[in-house]
Amino acid sequence: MPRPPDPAKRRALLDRVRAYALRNGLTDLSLRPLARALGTSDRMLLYYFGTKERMIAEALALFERRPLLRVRTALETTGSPTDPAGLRRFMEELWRQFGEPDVRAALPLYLEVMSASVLHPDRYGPVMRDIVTEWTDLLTSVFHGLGMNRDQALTQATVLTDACLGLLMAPLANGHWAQADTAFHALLDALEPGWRIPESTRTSADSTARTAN
Amino acid sequence: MPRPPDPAKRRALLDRVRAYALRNGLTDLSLRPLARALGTSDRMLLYYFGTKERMIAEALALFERRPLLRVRTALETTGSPTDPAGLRRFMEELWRQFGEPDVRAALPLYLEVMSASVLHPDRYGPVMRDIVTEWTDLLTSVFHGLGMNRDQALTQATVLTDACLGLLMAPLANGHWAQADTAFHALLDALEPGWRIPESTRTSADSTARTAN
DNA sequence: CCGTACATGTAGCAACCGCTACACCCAAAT
DNA sequence: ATTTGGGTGTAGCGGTTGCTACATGTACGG
Repeated sequence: MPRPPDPAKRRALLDRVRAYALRNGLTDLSLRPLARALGTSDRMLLYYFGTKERMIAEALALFERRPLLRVRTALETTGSPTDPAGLRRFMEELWRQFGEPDVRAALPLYLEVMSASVLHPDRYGPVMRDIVTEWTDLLTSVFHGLGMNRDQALTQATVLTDACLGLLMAPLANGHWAQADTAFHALLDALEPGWRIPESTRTSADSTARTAN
Repeated sequence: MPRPPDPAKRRALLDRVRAYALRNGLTDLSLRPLARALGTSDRMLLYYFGTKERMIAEALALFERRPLLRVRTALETTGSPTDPAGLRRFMEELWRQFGEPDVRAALPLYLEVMSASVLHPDRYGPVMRDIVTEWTDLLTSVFHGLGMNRDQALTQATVLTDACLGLLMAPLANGHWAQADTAFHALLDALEPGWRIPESTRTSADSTARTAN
């Protein structure tokens, strides 16, 4: 099965595969119903992608190429977070994007990949690990830019990343999106004061007469 | 398939089924390999449980009957949380229990059930929803006992529950347990001040001249 | 000593799985 | 006019799935 030279149809087909996986999940996905829903045959899917596993891998890679969240847009609208208030605006913009129907509809698939990554680390392990690591790294550099040292920045970034992960996963279980939304802002209320003071190495009593506002 | 009257063997078999599911997951679980690993035949599993679905349901119900976390023990060792410090001790005891090998080994299964509950809400939906709701309710009543009103208590409980959920799930993806451990305590550092003040209705500009230290 | 009920092994069913062999269509190149 | 090669349909392979029919073993009460 050499790679057939038709990138256009291949890409179009892959897009529809991605959409199908988004609606129907990965675990119950089988070639024949998928092909039927796409108006083709399983034969064609294998002709284009060679293997079910490769097809799924390419469909998932499509998410990396065109990510769910538009971080660039968030950075443009809120500005690069150089202070706690900016970081908060940045996070709130990201959370708003998570509330969009398209993004929210993709969350079950991410949960599924996360579950699969534990069961089959060789196949799906890197996918989820890269996502978590990517966000943690991004936020770590942001906190580092706010004046924290590496360890403090990593810790704060982990708190923020993992807490948001939980706030996104829990509503998938109980459906309480509004409750999670309120909790998200309450979380920011609680965390933001901890972002304000770099306290490089706390030299005993620093009076912090920083009257910023 | 009338219920066979042998509760002893049935229970013993079910225990081993639970252990197998704990090690090998639910999605790839099929009767014949399971029976082979247990030294029986698929015929016997169906004889005792009638159906694969019922067998899995009973194995999962075993977790509800004998829960992972010993909340009673936590309440005894740390005391019922009647103040923020007590709540913090309670949460730290629970987190310590989550670090135990047995409990940690069960987390992938919970992640799997959580993923399955989105895909098959009729079958697995209530399981995960009940777990999240149970913790949220418990913590809501705790926060209510701390002086918050219902809404505030619910919000704080959601923050705590969901954030801890994320802190437990993320290491399953990237393996950074120690990092999550540090982040958990940092999260408590950030949240605990918010537990101290009931602040019934926040009156706009609060100067927060709180000179705690 | 036998009958009956619980327990278990063997064989197999129908459906589905990923995947492949093979023939065919048709447009473009030779 | 014929060859070539990308696209496609059909049929089927070997395997696994949950589940069942049937026969047999075994232990115990009559």
